[in-house]
Amino acid sequence: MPMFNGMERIKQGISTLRPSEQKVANYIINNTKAILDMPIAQLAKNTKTSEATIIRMCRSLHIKGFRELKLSISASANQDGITTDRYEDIAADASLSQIIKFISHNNYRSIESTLALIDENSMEKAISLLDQARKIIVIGVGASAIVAFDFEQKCKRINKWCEALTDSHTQLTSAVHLDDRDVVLAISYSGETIEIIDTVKIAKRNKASIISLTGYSSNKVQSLANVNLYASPLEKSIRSGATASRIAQLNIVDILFTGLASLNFEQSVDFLDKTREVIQNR
Amino acid sequence: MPMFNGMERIKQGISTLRPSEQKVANYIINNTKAILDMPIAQLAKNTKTSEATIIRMCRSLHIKGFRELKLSISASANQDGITTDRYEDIAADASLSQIIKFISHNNYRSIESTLALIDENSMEKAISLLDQARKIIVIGVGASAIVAFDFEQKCKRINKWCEALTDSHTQLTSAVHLDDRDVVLAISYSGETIEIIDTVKIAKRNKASIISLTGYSSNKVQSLANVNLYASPLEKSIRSGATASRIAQLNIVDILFTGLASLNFEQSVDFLDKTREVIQNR
DNA sequence: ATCTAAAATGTAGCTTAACTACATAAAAAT
DNA sequence: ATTTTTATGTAGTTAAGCTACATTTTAGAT
Repeated sequence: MPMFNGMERIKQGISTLRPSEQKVANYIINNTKAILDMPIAQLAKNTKTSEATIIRMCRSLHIKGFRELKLSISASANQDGITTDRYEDIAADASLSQIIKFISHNNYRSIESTLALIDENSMEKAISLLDQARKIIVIGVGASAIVAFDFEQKCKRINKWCEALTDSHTQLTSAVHLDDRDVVLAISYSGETIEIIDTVKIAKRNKASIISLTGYSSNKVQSLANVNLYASPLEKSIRSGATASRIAQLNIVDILFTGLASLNFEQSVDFLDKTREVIQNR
Repeated sequence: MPMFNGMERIKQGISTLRPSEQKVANYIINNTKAILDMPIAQLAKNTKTSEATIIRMCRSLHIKGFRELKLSISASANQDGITTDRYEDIAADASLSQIIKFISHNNYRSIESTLALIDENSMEKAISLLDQARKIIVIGVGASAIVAFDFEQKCKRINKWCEALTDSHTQLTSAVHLDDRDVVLAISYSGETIEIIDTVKIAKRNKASIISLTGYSSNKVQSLANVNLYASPLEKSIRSGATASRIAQLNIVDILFTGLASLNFEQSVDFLDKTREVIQNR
């Protein structure tokens, strides 16, 4: 199944592409409709690159090939508007109401644009892995640690064995005890966090399944995983320090959890009601 | 240039098609998404017709060929994104794509509706309190603990003394040492969390300032605080267990932080750049 | 019923487009 | 300066879409 927001993917991913791939991406952005009935050879010629480069660009954007790229572009070609406006970084003299709008908009956009990156097949596979898992290890550091804790908390509510590990030593030592019945959910915005990579490698060696949740780019963690999930960066604001990616990651985690819970709907509802009762008014 | 309403064309034109072409058209109507990555040979097989028939069907619908048919179907297959219609709680038999939409919509709405609850004066006052604070204590348990940690992390990046305390003992013992130069940020969705109330009472006795971040209701924590902030509940889904309130709270925390940082813009930017550098590629 | 003409459908082979594997060139790291 | 890694291109393979023609089916006329 192809994905449905090709242009969104291109715009989001363009900065992570190789130079010549970027040439292609820019050409597509500027000639969106023309692409649709252009053979790959022609596009290669027009962008002074090669067919192979175009295919590689597709892969970098996590799209199977040129055919699928076209389909996904076609799907987004007539529903533009929402996604085109880009917010600049916050100004030095921003008023409070500007800040409120800016931050809220950013957070809200990060959910919206993450939606475009969701591949239902991967999501399905991830949920099924989690469901079958004896034990789930969630690893993340820094901002991602928060997301890891969140998932752990949720799992506890439905009586699923899940441990959030947020410092590198604990991660490593726990990874040693994993086996093929276990699943690792590796959360890293950059996908290049050394601690996470090391832990994932060990887990992999022990035959545990790996689910990655990273930014939308080709990255190390993603390449090591069995299933890849992405949360939109939109991390425009170096200055704000407000990590919108974290909101997007939480959104994904919510989906994973809800999907997981719905596989055993009756029991989950029961568990959730019980746990809710216990923490009532707290 | 392909057209953008493939399904529409098929539905409108189906009655004028030859019998075997109609078989194909019906199949497409019933398996729209599957068509997109199905080769023409497979479709011919599935419909017990031939490749030539499919091509002829395309021509009958005034579409150049099978390639273009797919593009036009793709363009019309995805007319639904995050829609505005109200979502009820999630059903037992919800499909994955329903779950994805439901959760994303919920999270995104929680930001939107929290925006309506923001009182700029209170926000201004809260930011100013935080700015003047010698030390900030952030308290929360359960889902709110995550928000507390998030704020702590952010403060560390701009070198602001801030401690997130998420278990009741630590909260109580730390509250004892507060004085009038300190600020407590109390996060509780219900506003009735006993541990939080107790801690806030002690902090108040010690003349620390209290900022509450609770659901939008009259509640104990709020009544004890100097400044009240609210995060929209929208906790429609007892069952989902997905706490949208948490996203709304994070949004408020982002605003607080950005407001705080912008009061000392130059220095904050400098600090943020430095801390960002240090954690580069992690 | 039988034959003929027209319409509908299928088969097989051709053409073109997409993709793969390998080779070369450029850039980084040692 | 040398090796290793990364980026890009070339040429050949595979597979998909399409065309031309053959066959079958249908309908109307005798």
